Amino acid sequence: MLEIKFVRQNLSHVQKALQNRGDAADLQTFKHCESQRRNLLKESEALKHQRNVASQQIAQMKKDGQNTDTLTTEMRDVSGRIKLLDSALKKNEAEIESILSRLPNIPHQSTPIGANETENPVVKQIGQPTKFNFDPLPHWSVGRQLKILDFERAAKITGARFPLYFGAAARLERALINFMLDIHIGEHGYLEVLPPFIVNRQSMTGTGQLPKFEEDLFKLHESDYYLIPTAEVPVTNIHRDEILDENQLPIYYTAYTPCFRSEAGSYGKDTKGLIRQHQFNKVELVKFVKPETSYEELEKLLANAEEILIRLELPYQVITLCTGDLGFSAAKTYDIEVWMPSQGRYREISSCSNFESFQARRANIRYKTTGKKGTSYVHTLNGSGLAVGRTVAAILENYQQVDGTVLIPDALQPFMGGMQKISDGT
RNA sequence: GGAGAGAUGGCCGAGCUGGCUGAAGGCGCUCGCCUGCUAAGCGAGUGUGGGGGUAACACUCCACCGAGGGUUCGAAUCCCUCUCUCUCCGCCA
Repeated sequence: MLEIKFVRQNLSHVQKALQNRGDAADLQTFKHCESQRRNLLKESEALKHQRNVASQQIAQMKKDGQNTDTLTTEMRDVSGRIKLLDSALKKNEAEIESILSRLPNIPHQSTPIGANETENPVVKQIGQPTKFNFDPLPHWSVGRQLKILDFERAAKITGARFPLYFGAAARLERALINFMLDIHIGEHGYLEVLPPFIVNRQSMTGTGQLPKFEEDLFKLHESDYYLIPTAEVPVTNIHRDEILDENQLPIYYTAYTPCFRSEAGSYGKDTKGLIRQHQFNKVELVKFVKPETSYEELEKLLANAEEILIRLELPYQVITLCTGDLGFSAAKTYDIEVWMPSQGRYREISSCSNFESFQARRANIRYKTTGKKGTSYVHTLNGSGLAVGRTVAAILENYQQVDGTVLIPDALQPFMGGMQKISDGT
């Protein structure tokens, strides 16, 4: 959420920034509501002051044994008017809140201006696309032949877009989770967190999924609970409504969680395989930092996520999302894309973003500097480190052999009980 | 699921027979004094959000004692609803 004062004082700047995103915001309504709010507030507060003074007076008069009927009657009217003004104010503030909570973040100056995903510049490419002396199969075929992935039965159990792993694939998924977490906690300084996988509405609002993106979420029947679409939600909300101490920062958390997404509107896209599922596993990285360090921290976060791909020896590239492709809450985002041989192109496997104070304002996460008056909002960042299902897909594709077996990356073998190759379903 | 207790400032903890209580007292923290060192001691200060005001301070007003509503001239204090926590019983991975 953008700050009300900031929007008021920088109306045209905000308008322009949102246009770059392709978001036509109705800031005229905001402007009108906002000035109305201040008028109502002024009037109501003046009356409350009057009432406070009179109440003191009544107390004193009663003590002195005087009759207070006149003043009491007068104040009854004043209270009535306050009630009316306050209810108008409440309606007014709800409208402002509704407008503000639907405004996306303002892109950082280093975010390239562009219309859509075709205009995302490539920052770097690491490794060469894997070479094969045969036609590489898509990972779902590799998985089916090895009897380690079974999408048909998953569809029977639940429905389309759910995964069912057996044997070496199940173990590979679990090994990757441990591999990623161990690196992040052991080498990158993150604290491991195992959060709830179901959160309430407030948490979803805090990180920006609500109110605008309700249709992307799974909501639990007749409750205020939602399945998390990413660990970002529960982990960022750990510090909701808290005032942190300056010397607690920066805070680094990493969490493994399953993620649940309705994928509304993506029918027909990536219908096969592990790329786009309603349920997938992810190891997430989340940071709470001081504003002046947040862009430096974004680069480090990106490097932490890249490290996983480097160790797995998977070819990848990094792109910067342009304004037209940037997510709602982010000011700047890097996507890491891994090489998928069967598709002959790079596919997203991680998304690393700086939200600046956008989420912190929504979730009310502040910090206090010792010796300084007041509080400031922290900057929050997060990134996948990495999406596990897509990593499995990438390994199955990039490490497949002509005989249908799949080699296991060296770095991962210790996490697979020393297994070097997947050659059957066990 | 049944019965009961509770939710107050960074923390602990009074107030809860309505009115000088934004909130006693303590701890912590900050600054100053004192002091061979450390500790102790002494003094002052120390919440958040919003409106007005200012170049910026100052200053001033309003709100906030789990959340929302009600009663009242006036509510941390009385009433209702909700949320959460704790204790006991039952059930259970």
